[in-house]
Amino acid sequence: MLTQSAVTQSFHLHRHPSFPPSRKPVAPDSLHSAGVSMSFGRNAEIYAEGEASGYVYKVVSGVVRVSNLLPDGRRQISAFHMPGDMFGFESDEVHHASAEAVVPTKVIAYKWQGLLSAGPQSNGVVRELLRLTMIGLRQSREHLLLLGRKNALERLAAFLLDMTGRSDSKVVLDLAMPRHDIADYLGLTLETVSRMFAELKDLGTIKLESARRVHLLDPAKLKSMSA
Amino acid sequence: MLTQSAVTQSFHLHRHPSFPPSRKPVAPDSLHSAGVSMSFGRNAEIYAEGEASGYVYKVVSGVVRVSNLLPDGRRQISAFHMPGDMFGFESDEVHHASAEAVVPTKVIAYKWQGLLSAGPQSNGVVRELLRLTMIGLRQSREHLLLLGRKNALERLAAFLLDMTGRSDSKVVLDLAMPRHDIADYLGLTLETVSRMFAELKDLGTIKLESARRVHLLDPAKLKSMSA
DNA sequence: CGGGATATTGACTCTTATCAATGCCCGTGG
DNA sequence: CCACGGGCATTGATAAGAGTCAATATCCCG
Repeated sequence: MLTQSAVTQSFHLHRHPSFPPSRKPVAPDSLHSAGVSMSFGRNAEIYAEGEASGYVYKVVSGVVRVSNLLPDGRRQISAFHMPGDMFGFESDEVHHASAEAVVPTKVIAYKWQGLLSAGPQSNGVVRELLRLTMIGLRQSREHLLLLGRKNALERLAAFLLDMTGRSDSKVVLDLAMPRHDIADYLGLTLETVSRMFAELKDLGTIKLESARRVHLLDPAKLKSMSA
Repeated sequence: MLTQSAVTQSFHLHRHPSFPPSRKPVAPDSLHSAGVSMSFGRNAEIYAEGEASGYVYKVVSGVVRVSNLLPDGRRQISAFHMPGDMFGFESDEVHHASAEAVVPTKVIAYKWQGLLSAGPQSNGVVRELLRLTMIGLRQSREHLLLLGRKNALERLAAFLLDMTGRSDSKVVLDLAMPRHDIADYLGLTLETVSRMFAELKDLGTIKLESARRVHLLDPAKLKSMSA
C-alpha cells in the first residue's frame, strides 16, 4: 500500500494523509513572494476543504484535481489542472475545495499576500489574476452546461476533446486519471464512463490502446457528438 | 480596506435616465466610467452569447438570469443575479453566455475599460473585481457539486435555501422565476421541479401559498435534506 | 510471475425524462 | 363584474438513461 516512497526534494511528501505533512510552504524566506517549489506523490493532498488558504499554486509537472465533497462522500471534481495552470485562488481565508495530486506532481506555491502587495508590479499581477479567474469562471460555466444538460456519451466526448486540446498530441491522448476520477468530473459513475468508452469505440471514434491511452480516430465526429 | 470603498464610490456615481433600452449603453459622458442606467422588460435580452462584451452590469432592481445554450436548444442557467450583484465579466472581448431579465429589471452598465483605467482608483477597483469574480467561481463550484452529485429533491431544497439566504424574509420566499427557469438552473425538467415542490410540501417542510410564493416551514429540515 | 488495484461487462433497478391531460391563475375585454 | 383565453403549473402513465450490484478481466508493479 505504501508503494511509492516519494520522489522529491526539500518539500517532498508521502502520499498518505495519516502522516500529517506540513503542507504549508514554509518559505526559505522568500522576498517578494518568490514561489516555493513543492512535490506531491500520487493522491497526496495539496490542500483540503476548510483549511486556511493564503497561497496560490502553479502546476509545474503532473496533474492536480480540485474537488468538493458532500457529507456522505459523494464527490464532484470541478477541474483538472495541468502544467502551467494556476489554482487555489480563494476570495477569503479558507479553502472551499480540496486539491490533490493525480500523479506525482510538482507545483510552485506563491503567497497570496505577497502577490497583492508586491509594490508597483502588483497591479499588473492583480490584473493577471483577475484574467485567470475570469477564465476559470467561464470554464466552470461550460462545465455547468455539461453537468446539467448533456448525456453520458456527450460528456465523455467533450471530456476527451478538452483533454486533447490541453495536450501536445492531437491524436493520442494519455489520461493521467483513473475512471473513477473521470466519473467524478463528469457527474457519472465509473461503470457508465467505462460503457461510454466502449460505445465511442464501437462507433469508431476512438481506439483504446489501454485504459489510459486513447487514440482519437475521428476528432470531428467526436466534436459533433459532444453537444 | 481601500478596495471596497474605491469600487463603491465609482459604481455609484450618477445614474442617467437613459430610457429607451437600446441595449448598447451609449455613455453620455464617458469620463471616469460612470455607470449608465438601463431598464429591461420581462424576458428582455441584456446581452447574448457571442456578442461583443465591454461592459459589466450591476443589478439595481429585478432579477437577471445568465445562461448557456446547446445547439439543440437545451439550456443551462448558471446564475440568477439579484439587486446589488454584478455580472457580465468576461476575460475576452466576447460574451460567453447570455443574460436576460427575469422580471422588469434595472441595471447600471459600466464600461470595462473605464474601470480598468480609472486612474489611481483603478487598482482598488481591479482588486474588488477580482474578489467578486473569485466569489462567483466559488459559487459555480458549489453549483457543479449540485448538478453533478445531488438528486432532484436535494437540488430543490438547496435552491430554496439559497434564494432565501438572498432575500429579506427568512420565512416567506417570493420566487421571481417560473418553474422552467428553476428547472434549467437545477438541471431538471419543469415537471420534476413541480413534483419536488409537491414532495417538499408533503414532507411538511414548505407551504405553497401560490406557485411563486413559498413559506419555509422548517428551514433546518430543508437544510438537512439539501445534501 | 503473482496479486491488488483498476477496468470491463452483465443483469437488474430506480430516478428522472417524456408525453399527455387537466387545472389554475391572472389580466383583458365584453 | 364576469367570462374568456393564454401562459404557467400540476399530476399521471410510461419510457429511457444512468445507477447499483456483482462477476470477471486486465494491467501494472513489485
